[in-house]
Amino acid sequence: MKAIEDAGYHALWHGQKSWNGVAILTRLEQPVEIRRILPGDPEDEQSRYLEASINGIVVGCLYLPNGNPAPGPKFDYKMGWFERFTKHASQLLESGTPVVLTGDYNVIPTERDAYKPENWVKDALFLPEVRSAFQTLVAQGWTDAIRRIYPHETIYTFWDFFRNSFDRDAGIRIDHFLLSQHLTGRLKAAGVDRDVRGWEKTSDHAPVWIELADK
DNA sequence: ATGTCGGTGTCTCACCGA
Repeated sequence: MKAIEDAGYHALWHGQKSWNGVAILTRLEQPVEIRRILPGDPEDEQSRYLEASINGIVVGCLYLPNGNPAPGPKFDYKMGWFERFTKHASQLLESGTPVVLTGDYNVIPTERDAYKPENWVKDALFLPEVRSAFQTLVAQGWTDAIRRIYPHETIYTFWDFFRNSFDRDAGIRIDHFLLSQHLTGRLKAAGVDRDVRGWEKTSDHAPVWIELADK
Protein backbone atom coordinates (compact mmCIF):
# COMPACT_ATOMS: atom_id res chain seq x y z
CA MET A 1 0.00 0.00 0.00
CA LYS A 2 2.79 2.41 0.88
CA ALA A 3 4.52 1.70 -2.42
CA ILE A 4 1.29 2.56 -4.24
CA GLU A 5 0.88 5.78 -2.29
CA ASP A 6 4.52 6.69 -2.83
CA ALA A 7 3.94 6.23 -6.55
CA GLY A 8 1.15 8.79 -6.30
CA TYR A 9 -1.94 6.58 -6.45
CA HIS A 10 -5.02 5.97 -4.39
CA ALA A 11 -6.21 2.37 -4.46
CA LEU A 12 -9.10 0.05 -3.87
CA TRP A 13 -8.73 -3.68 -4.21
CA HIS A 14 -10.62 -6.90 -3.83
CA GLY A 15 -8.32 -9.87 -3.52
CA GLN A 16 -8.09 -13.36 -2.13
CA LYS A 17 -5.46 -16.03 -1.69
CA SER A 18 -4.00 -17.50 -4.88
CA TRP A 19 -5.57 -16.56 -8.15
CA ASN A 20 -8.29 -13.98 -8.24
CA GLY A 21 -8.15 -10.27 -7.59
CA VAL A 22 -9.09 -6.89 -9.00
CA ALA A 23 -8.00 -3.36 -8.12
CA ILE A 24 -8.67 0.22 -9.11
CA LEU A 25 -5.89 2.80 -8.80
CA THR A 26 -6.43 6.51 -9.30
CA ARG A 27 -4.27 9.62 -9.35
CA LEU A 28 -6.64 12.51 -8.77
CA GLU A 29 -8.81 11.48 -5.85
CA GLN A 30 -9.68 8.44 -3.77
CA PRO A 31 -12.08 6.24 -5.73
CA VAL A 32 -15.44 5.85 -3.97
CA GLU A 33 -16.34 2.19 -3.69
CA ILE A 34 -19.80 1.25 -4.96
CA ARG A 35 -19.68 -2.55 -4.73
CA ARG A 36 -17.24 -5.44 -4.59
CA ILE A 37 -19.65 -8.25 -5.23
CA LEU A 38 -21.45 -8.95 -8.46
CA PRO A 39 -25.14 -9.21 -7.55
CA GLY A 40 -27.08 -12.41 -8.04
CA ASP A 41 -25.19 -15.19 -6.26
CA PRO A 42 -24.53 -15.00 -2.50
CA GLU A 43 -22.59 -18.27 -2.79
CA ASP A 44 -19.97 -16.76 -5.10
CA GLU A 45 -16.81 -16.30 -3.01
CA GLN A 46 -14.37 -15.42 -5.76
CA SER A 47 -12.97 -11.90 -5.89
CA ARG A 48 -13.66 -10.97 -9.46
CA TYR A 49 -15.45 -7.64 -9.37
CA LEU A 50 -14.93 -4.15 -8.00
CA GLU A 51 -16.83 -1.00 -8.86
CA ALA A 52 -16.08 2.56 -7.89
CA SER A 53 -16.94 6.11 -8.79
CA ILE A 54 -14.08 8.36 -9.89
CA ASN A 55 -14.46 11.90 -11.13
CA GLY A 56 -18.03 11.37 -12.31
CA ILE A 57 -17.39 8.03 -13.99
CA VAL A 58 -18.38 4.61 -12.70
CA VAL A 59 -15.55 2.15 -13.26
CA GLY A 60 -16.27 -1.56 -13.06
CA CYS A 61 -13.17 -3.74 -12.91
CA LEU A 62 -13.68 -7.42 -13.62
CA TYR A 63 -11.91 -10.73 -13.92
CA LEU A 64 -14.34 -12.95 -15.74
CA PRO A 65 -13.79 -16.68 -15.09
CA ASN A 66 -11.62 -18.52 -17.61
CA GLY A 67 -14.05 -21.43 -17.89
CA ASN A 68 -11.72 -24.20 -19.04
CA PRO A 69 -12.11 -27.06 -19.33
CA ALA A 70 -15.34 -26.84 -21.28
CA PRO A 71 -17.79 -28.38 -20.85
CA GLY A 72 -17.69 -28.78 -17.08
CA PRO A 73 -18.42 -27.03 -13.79
CA LYS A 74 -15.86 -24.30 -14.46
CA PHE A 75 -17.50 -23.51 -17.76
CA ASP A 76 -20.91 -23.43 -16.05
CA TYR A 77 -19.50 -21.02 -13.48
CA LYS A 78 -18.18 -18.82 -16.27
CA MET A 79 -21.52 -18.66 -18.05
CA GLY A 80 -23.40 -18.03 -14.80
CA TRP A 81 -21.02 -15.23 -13.91
CA PHE A 82 -21.39 -13.83 -17.41
CA GLU A 83 -25.20 -13.78 -17.09
CA ARG A 84 -25.05 -11.99 -13.77
CA PHE A 85 -22.56 -9.52 -15.18
CA THR A 86 -24.74 -8.85 -18.22
CA LYS A 87 -27.75 -8.17 -16.00
CA HIS A 88 -25.74 -5.81 -13.85
CA ALA A 89 -24.31 -4.05 -16.91
CA SER A 90 -27.80 -3.34 -18.20
CA GLN A 91 -28.73 -1.78 -14.87
CA LEU A 92 -25.64 0.39 -15.04
CA LEU A 93 -26.70 1.59 -18.49
CA GLU A 94 -30.19 2.35 -17.21
CA SER A 95 -28.73 4.44 -14.41
CA GLY A 96 -27.66 7.00 -17.00
CA THR A 97 -24.18 7.61 -15.56
CA PRO A 98 -21.00 7.35 -17.64
CA VAL A 99 -19.59 3.84 -17.16
CA VAL A 100 -16.39 2.00 -18.06
CA LEU A 101 -16.35 -1.79 -17.69
CA THR A 102 -12.82 -3.09 -18.00
CA GLY A 103 -10.68 -6.08 -17.21
CA ASP A 104 -9.87 -9.61 -18.27
CA TYR A 105 -13.07 -10.80 -19.93
CA ASN A 106 -11.56 -14.14 -20.97
CA VAL A 107 -13.45 -13.76 -24.24
CA ILE A 108 -11.97 -13.71 -27.74
CA PRO A 109 -14.77 -11.72 -29.40
CA THR A 110 -14.17 -12.58 -33.07
CA GLU A 111 -11.92 -14.64 -35.34
CA ARG A 112 -9.63 -11.70 -36.01
CA ASP A 113 -8.93 -11.45 -32.29
CA ALA A 114 -6.89 -14.67 -32.32
CA TYR A 115 -3.68 -15.53 -34.10
CA LYS A 116 -5.00 -18.93 -35.13
CA PRO A 117 -8.72 -19.04 -34.39
CA GLU A 118 -8.95 -22.71 -35.37
CA ASN A 119 -6.75 -23.55 -32.35
CA TRP A 120 -9.31 -21.99 -30.03
CA VAL A 121 -12.61 -23.40 -31.29
CA LYS A 122 -13.02 -25.78 -28.36
CA ASP A 123 -11.62 -23.38 -25.79
CA ALA A 124 -13.81 -21.68 -23.19
CA LEU A 125 -12.45 -18.30 -24.38
CA PHE A 126 -13.82 -18.75 -27.89
CA LEU A 127 -16.76 -21.18 -27.83
CA PRO A 128 -19.77 -19.91 -29.80
CA GLU A 129 -21.90 -19.44 -26.69
CA VAL A 130 -19.15 -17.34 -25.08
CA ARG A 131 -18.77 -15.11 -28.12
CA SER A 132 -22.51 -14.80 -28.33
CA ALA A 133 -22.74 -13.84 -24.65
CA PHE A 134 -20.18 -11.09 -25.28
CA GLN A 135 -22.14 -9.90 -28.32
CA THR A 136 -25.33 -9.78 -26.30
CA LEU A 137 -23.57 -7.71 -23.67
CA VAL A 138 -22.09 -5.25 -26.17
CA ALA A 139 -25.44 -4.99 -27.97
CA GLN A 140 -26.96 -3.44 -24.85
CA GLY A 141 -25.25 -0.28 -26.05
CA TRP A 142 -21.60 -0.62 -25.08
CA THR A 143 -18.64 0.41 -27.22
CA ASP A 144 -15.58 -1.84 -27.46
CA ALA A 145 -13.03 0.97 -27.13
CA ILE A 146 -10.07 -0.83 -28.71
CA ARG A 147 -12.15 -1.79 -31.75
CA ARG A 148 -13.54 1.74 -32.02
CA ILE A 149 -10.02 3.15 -32.28
CA TYR A 150 -8.60 0.25 -34.34
CA PRO A 151 -11.50 -1.11 -36.41
CA HIS A 152 -9.44 -3.39 -38.67
CA GLU A 153 -6.04 -3.87 -37.05
CA THR A 154 -4.89 -7.07 -35.40
CA ILE A 155 -4.74 -6.29 -31.70
CA TYR A 156 -3.69 -8.76 -29.02
CA THR A 157 -3.58 -8.28 -25.25
CA PHE A 158 -2.45 -11.76 -24.15
CA TRP A 159 0.20 -14.19 -25.30
CA ASP A 160 0.43 -17.41 -23.31
CA PHE A 161 3.67 -18.65 -21.82
CA PHE A 162 3.73 -21.74 -24.04
CA ARG A 163 5.33 -22.18 -27.43
CA ASN A 164 7.16 -18.86 -27.57
CA SER A 165 3.84 -17.31 -28.35
CA PHE A 166 4.97 -13.74 -27.81
CA ASP A 167 7.99 -14.08 -30.10
CA ARG A 168 5.70 -15.51 -32.76
CA ASP A 169 3.02 -12.89 -31.97
CA ALA A 170 0.60 -15.77 -31.46
CA GLY A 171 -1.73 -13.76 -29.23
CA ILE A 172 -5.37 -13.21 -28.47
CA ARG A 173 -7.44 -10.18 -27.50
CA ILE A 174 -9.28 -10.87 -24.24
CA ASP A 175 -8.86 -7.69 -22.17
CA HIS A 176 -11.49 -5.13 -23.06
CA PHE A 177 -12.82 -1.67 -22.28
CA LEU A 178 -16.55 -1.29 -22.74
CA LEU A 179 -17.83 2.28 -22.69
CA SER A 180 -21.36 3.53 -22.11
CA GLN A 181 -22.70 5.87 -24.76
CA HIS A 182 -21.88 9.03 -22.79
CA LEU A 183 -18.20 8.15 -22.96
CA THR A 184 -17.93 7.02 -26.57
CA GLY A 185 -17.71 10.61 -27.78
CA ARG A 186 -14.99 11.32 -25.23
CA LEU A 187 -12.75 8.46 -26.36
CA LYS A 188 -9.50 10.04 -27.58
CA ALA A 189 -7.07 7.13 -27.78
CA ALA A 190 -6.54 3.50 -26.83
CA GLY A 191 -3.75 0.99 -27.05
CA VAL A 192 -1.82 -1.97 -25.75
CA ASP A 193 1.66 -1.56 -24.27
CA ARG A 194 3.11 -4.62 -25.95
CA ASP A 195 6.66 -3.94 -24.82
CA VAL A 196 5.71 -4.81 -21.24
CA ARG A 197 4.96 -8.37 -22.38
CA GLY A 198 8.64 -8.64 -23.35
CA TRP A 199 9.94 -7.81 -19.88
CA GLU A 200 11.62 -10.36 -17.61
CA LYS A 201 9.24 -12.01 -15.14
CA THR A 202 6.31 -10.34 -16.84
CA SER A 203 2.63 -11.17 -16.97
CA ASP A 204 1.08 -13.11 -19.84
CA HIS A 205 -1.15 -10.05 -20.35
CA ALA A 206 0.04 -6.67 -21.61
CA PRO A 207 -1.41 -3.42 -20.21
CA VAL A 208 -4.38 -2.10 -22.17
CA TRP A 209 -5.28 1.58 -21.85
CA ILE A 210 -7.71 4.20 -23.04
CA GLU A 211 -7.72 7.99 -22.86
CA LEU A 212 -10.94 9.96 -22.35
CA ALA A 213 -11.40 13.67 -22.96
CA ASP A 214 -12.54 15.84 -20.06
CA LYS A 215 -16.23 16.52 -20.08
C1' DA B 1 -1.53 -33.21 -27.75
C1' DT B 2 1.59 -29.91 -26.54
C1' DG B 3 3.93 -26.25 -23.95
C1' DT B 4 5.47 -22.33 -19.47
C1' DC B 5 4.62 -20.09 -15.53
C1' DG B 6 3.48 -18.90 -10.39
C1' DG B 7 1.21 -20.22 -6.15
C1' DT B 8 0.33 -23.55 -2.72
C1' DG B 9 0.81 -27.51 0.26
C1' DT B 10 1.86 -32.53 0.13
C1' DC B 11 6.66 -27.99 1.40
C1' DT B 12 13.06 -27.30 -1.95
C1' DC B 13 9.24 -31.32 -5.31
C1' DA B 14 4.42 -32.28 -7.14
C1' DC B 15 0.32 -30.57 -8.21
C1' DC B 16 -2.91 -27.37 -10.37
C1' DG B 17 -5.04 -23.45 -12.83
C1' DA B 18 -4.16 -20.29 -16.27
